[in-house]
Amino acid sequence: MEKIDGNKLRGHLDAMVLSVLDQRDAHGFEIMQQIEKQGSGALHMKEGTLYPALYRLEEAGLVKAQWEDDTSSRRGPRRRIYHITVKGKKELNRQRVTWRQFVDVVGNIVEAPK
Amino acid sequence: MEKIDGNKLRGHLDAMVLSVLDQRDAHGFEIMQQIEKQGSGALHMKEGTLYPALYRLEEAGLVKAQWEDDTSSRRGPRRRIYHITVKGKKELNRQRVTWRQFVDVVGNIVEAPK
DNA sequence: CAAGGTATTTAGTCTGGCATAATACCTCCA
DNA sequence: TGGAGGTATTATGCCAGACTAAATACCTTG
Repeated sequence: MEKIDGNKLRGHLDAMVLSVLDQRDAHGFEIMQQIEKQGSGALHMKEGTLYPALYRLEEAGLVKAQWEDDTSSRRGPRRRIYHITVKGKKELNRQRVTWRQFVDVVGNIVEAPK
Repeated sequence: MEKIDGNKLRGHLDAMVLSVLDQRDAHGFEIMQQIEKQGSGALHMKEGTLYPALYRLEEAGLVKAQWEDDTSSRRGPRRRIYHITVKGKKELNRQRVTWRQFVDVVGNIVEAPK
């Protein structure tokens, strides 16, 4: 499947991240993989895109992050586990409404018959 | 109805303009009005957005423009009438496929149940 | 001739997704 | 013992394109 142009994702990424975190807590790398996976191969989320988005969401109080207790003998560096807040859930609900409206309105124009 | 954030429109505007022109030839101002109208009031297309987009489309050979013969006694300045080209129609078809894919893929993530 | 709706052009700003690279941690294996 | 490779985060700077804003111009009406 063809990759979706990044420009088209502008403004929709926050909703995607919140939705993934609404399913379960996750660290950055995991969110990236989850989005790629659920995106049927049409999305290629990169670090430079995801992490700044997470910082924005944290700044806005929509998610909280905490460093994982690194007692385990997992390989790799410590991870920041992200968790959606109550405020974040409310925002996600709003974003979902907005998403449906967007699809409706833009779809109505793009798909307009002659 | 709440206005859709301009960021969300990035990358989708060309398809909207082409689709409007696929319905009938129109001048810039008319396209703006048409999009606002078909957008159920949720879109507020402004000149600074539309005209540069039209120049890009013309540059790319997707639309052709010609100055209206101003024989009539209409009020206002001369208008540039835009017309979709064969290349533009092909592009519109591609964009429609892309649009459906976008809605599918992003919707699948944004609307994902817990 | 000023006011107001129509129509286009242009200049400049800003958001946010992208590419790239640096850093670091851990395991495995030569 | 060190380098290859997968995991994970941080930081820098680029750039497309939608936005705001204002200038210009045309025609009608009061």
